[in-house]
Amino acid sequence: MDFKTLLSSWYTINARSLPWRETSDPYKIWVSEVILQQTRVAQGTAYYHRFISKFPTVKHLANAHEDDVLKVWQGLGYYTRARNLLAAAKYIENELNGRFPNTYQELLKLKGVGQYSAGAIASFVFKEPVPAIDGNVYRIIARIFGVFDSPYTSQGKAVFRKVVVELMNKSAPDQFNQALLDFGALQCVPRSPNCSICPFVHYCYAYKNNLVDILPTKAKKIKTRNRHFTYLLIRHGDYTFISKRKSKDIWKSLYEFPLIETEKPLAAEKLQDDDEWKLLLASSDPEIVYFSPTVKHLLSHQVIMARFVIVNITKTTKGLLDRFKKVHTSSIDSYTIPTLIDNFLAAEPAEKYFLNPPTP
DNA sequence: AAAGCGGGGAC
DNA sequence: GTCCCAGCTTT
Repeated sequence: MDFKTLLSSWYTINARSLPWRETSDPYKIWVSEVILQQTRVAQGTAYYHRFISKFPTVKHLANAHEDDVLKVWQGLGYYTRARNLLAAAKYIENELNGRFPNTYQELLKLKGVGQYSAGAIASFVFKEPVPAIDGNVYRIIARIFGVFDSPYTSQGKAVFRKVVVELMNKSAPDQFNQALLDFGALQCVPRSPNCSICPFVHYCYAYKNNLVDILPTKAKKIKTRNRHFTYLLIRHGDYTFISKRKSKDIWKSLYEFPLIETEKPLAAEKLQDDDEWKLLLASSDPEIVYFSPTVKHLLSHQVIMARFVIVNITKTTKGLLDRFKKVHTSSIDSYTIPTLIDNFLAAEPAEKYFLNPPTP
């Protein structure tokens, strides 16, 4: 039997039941694909339900505010995805008169939709015979057919694409592409796959040559950057101060407390010597009520060493008012904040000293 | 071509 | 700790 026939037989028995497979609405499929970029199904599913519930159609999304879209996205990461979804929804409503793009080439014009996602939407919804090649597919093809090219270079990608196009069942591209994804997620998994029950075991190049752990060729290790954050959780009566991250950096468009970033850890004794501290708080009559231990927050390519300082002040300052938004402490919940901050606010010290401090 | 962008789960 | 997830955009 040929590849697509064996794959189809496997899929008939093993297909996953996923919420976005219950619909043929291109909008919902699109949302699911963007949510699932570099994100496991198990992590993305709850976000999919919430997103669709909050923004049921492309029109609802196009009319939304960026902060509301980001709030639904809070905790999922890669926040540019949410901003791109909104921008693309506006583009569909305003430039395309609400008509959802229905070809691979037109889908590619949506912000945040690249080759994989365009292929997925085009094939799943519009049955266009184009491949949808993600990490699962690179792994399957590299192993079964012994492709040593790197999935991380454009030349390598082209090799995989050619192989998949030739293998493809062009009369059922939706089933074929979905079957590959499930096969990669369930059977041909990254580590220690159970090859004894694999339908391709007899002609899998990697299995025969004991290269299952070698293929696909691995990505280069990324070097991580260490950063030191000190967040100032200021209490001025029932108010605190926050700002929206604007620069091209992590957490763009999310809110955070006043931040002192230093090259090295900022010692508690040195805090009040820091220029930024002086600028914001010197004339505020500050009283430090809590200084947290260091929290290590891991990102793909950065290690954030963070501390949280809870400070009571009796007077506001020009430095604070110029650069920060004064908000009710109890309203922090309505802003989109990084998981690092969310975690701290959910812990006991924040509850005790910041959110519900003792009333004097 | 390479770097930047989150967070979490499995081992 | 390491790997990598239904990747994309910018440099």
